[in-house]
Amino acid sequence: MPISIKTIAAKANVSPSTVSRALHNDPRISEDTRQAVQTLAHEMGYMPSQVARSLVLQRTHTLGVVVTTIADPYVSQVMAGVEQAIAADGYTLLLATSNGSAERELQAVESLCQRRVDALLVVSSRAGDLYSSQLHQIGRPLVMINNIQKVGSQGYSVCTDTAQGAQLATEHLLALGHRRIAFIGGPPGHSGSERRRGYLDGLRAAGVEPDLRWLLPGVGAAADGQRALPWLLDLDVTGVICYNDLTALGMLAAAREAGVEIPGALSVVGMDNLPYGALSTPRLTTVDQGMAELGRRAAQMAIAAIADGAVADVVLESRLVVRESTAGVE
Amino acid sequence: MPISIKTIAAKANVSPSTVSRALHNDPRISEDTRQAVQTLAHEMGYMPSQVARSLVLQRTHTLGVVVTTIADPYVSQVMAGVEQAIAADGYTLLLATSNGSAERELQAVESLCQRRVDALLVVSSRAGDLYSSQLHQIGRPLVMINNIQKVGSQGYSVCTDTAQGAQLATEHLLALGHRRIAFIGGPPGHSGSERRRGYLDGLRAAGVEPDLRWLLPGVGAAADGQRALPWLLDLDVTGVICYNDLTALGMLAAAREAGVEIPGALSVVGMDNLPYGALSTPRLTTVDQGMAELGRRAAQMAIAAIADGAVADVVLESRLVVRESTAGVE
DNA sequence: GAGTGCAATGCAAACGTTTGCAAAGAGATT
DNA sequence: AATCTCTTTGCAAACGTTTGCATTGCACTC
Repeated sequence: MPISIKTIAAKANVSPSTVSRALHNDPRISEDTRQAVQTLAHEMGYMPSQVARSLVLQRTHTLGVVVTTIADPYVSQVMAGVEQAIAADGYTLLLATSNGSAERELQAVESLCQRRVDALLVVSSRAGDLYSSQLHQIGRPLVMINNIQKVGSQGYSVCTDTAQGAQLATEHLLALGHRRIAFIGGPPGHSGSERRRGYLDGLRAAGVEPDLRWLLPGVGAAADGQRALPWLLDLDVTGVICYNDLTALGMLAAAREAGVEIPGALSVVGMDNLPYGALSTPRLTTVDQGMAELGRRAAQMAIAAIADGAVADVVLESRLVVRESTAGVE
Repeated sequence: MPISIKTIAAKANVSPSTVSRALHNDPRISEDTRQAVQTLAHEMGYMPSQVARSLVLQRTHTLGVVVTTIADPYVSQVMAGVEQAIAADGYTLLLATSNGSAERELQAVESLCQRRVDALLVVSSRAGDLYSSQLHQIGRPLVMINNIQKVGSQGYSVCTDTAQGAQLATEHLLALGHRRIAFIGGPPGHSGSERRRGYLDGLRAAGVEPDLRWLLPGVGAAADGQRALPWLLDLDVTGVICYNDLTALGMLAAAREAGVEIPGALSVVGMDNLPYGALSTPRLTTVDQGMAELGRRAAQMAIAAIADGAVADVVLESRLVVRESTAGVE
């Protein structure tokens, strides 16, 4: 039973409405009563109930965020960006996780909607087109982060041009003289196909016809990199582009254990630019996806959309970060 | 203007209360009307307002979590544990960040309280004893994660015994024959002093009198490890314990650049057991702090405390994880 | 045929706010 | 002295639920 506006009203011998107005510095309230009410509220340790406010104002000042899991470093980098952007505006985050399941993602969205978040952010959606049917029911701005499929009218999108990023990586290896370049893929239906496309485009643009065996499977885990290494050696490739940094780091670890010199025997480039890439051995060449920026822009878009509407989708450029895991072919 | 219980009531020619009961499968409602109401609600895409429910039930089914930043891998591991634990109970997380500032931490707590979270989790608090004054106003269970200072009556605590962890690390190095062992510290007022104590105790228990110069400063960043390396070489130590894995990874990277063999010339052990420690070169020997378990336990405690009360504080044991960055002294 | 019991439903208050409108006083103007 | 204006305050409805209690209707029972 926390103390309410009525308790204060009773103690101050005024009506609840007066208390409300006094606390909001409504000019219609006399200086005296305002002072009295405010000090009283402070003394009694009054904490306004945002849930009651939300009910009448029909605004919760809350952003709902759906992620696969916060343990994913990609996700937490994005979240950091979101946090930065909303800090000033007094919004708070309501977090829900899907564990990568489309079904649970939809549940999460529903749960957040019931809690009447002012807008929704979905990172790396697994449900994609399933939204089109639900979206009109959601009735609040939805910003997809790192999602390829375009969603209906109310869905906005901010993502990185990962195809371009993968192409950048490919061109980097090509420029170093590599011709036999493999690609380790990621989870299906994701930016994985985009990245693969960029890789293939990059190769073809340079007149290199890709060998289908160069396309290795993966789900974006470190183990994929470890598993892929023997194949790579068999295929006699000199460079490899990994779906993400985690896969690349796994490959680095496997290579060291197998005694494969990197970048001497094999050049590897990751994607994402996680903080740890700068600390690996050798330091990882990668493609920055601007995760924090992604989060920031998404949050800004959401807030803008809440305020009035009209916001435009964003596609960020990827940026090549050359470090030590790539070198010219001998 | 989302559709409400009243809209349905009007359409079904019943009162709002009947709709409410029908949706909750109240046995007093006839099978017919229940069916009618439920299908109608479904057709109209009804989404119950949790904010209205919260207001009358005085329960939000929400846990507030205060962290320094989600970008911190320690934090996100803990959060992952929290998420696991609450998934089943239908709780949702309200997230707030402090950026490591005590003032902003208190603000965050207040914000979450105004939003009437059912319980509060605070990870690696920077405000510590400042709570004692506020706690009675908070009026909801508070669980501190990874915090040393004990807070007042309503404050619970779950943490890892980091002193024991540091001692474990020290004993590990001693057992390998090391005698000159350095320690790189962490941010002040934190488990840093605990860890240092464990280190010192470990040394003294083995009859090794620590040299004060072996105590190097740091704030838990990778740069601290890099910066410390030259000092270490000057001091002629053969082993070093780092405040956390990040510092240790920084040291590994610096060592490679400086041509210092690890563990040949220097054994290094980290603390935390971040996922990346398993991928570093060499793979990092470290002390697991059970972050996910920490999060899980904290969430369970919070939920138990909401339900009735009586929960006991938890202190987890640290666990040594021996990998490749430590070796016997030659 | 009046009373009893039961099943199904509705009324209204409550949760803690905000806010349009009315009311009450106090001066100031005629 | 009556009216007007202005400042300060209060009333009451609204937001979308839940829930104790009252009401209704109906089939039984005596």
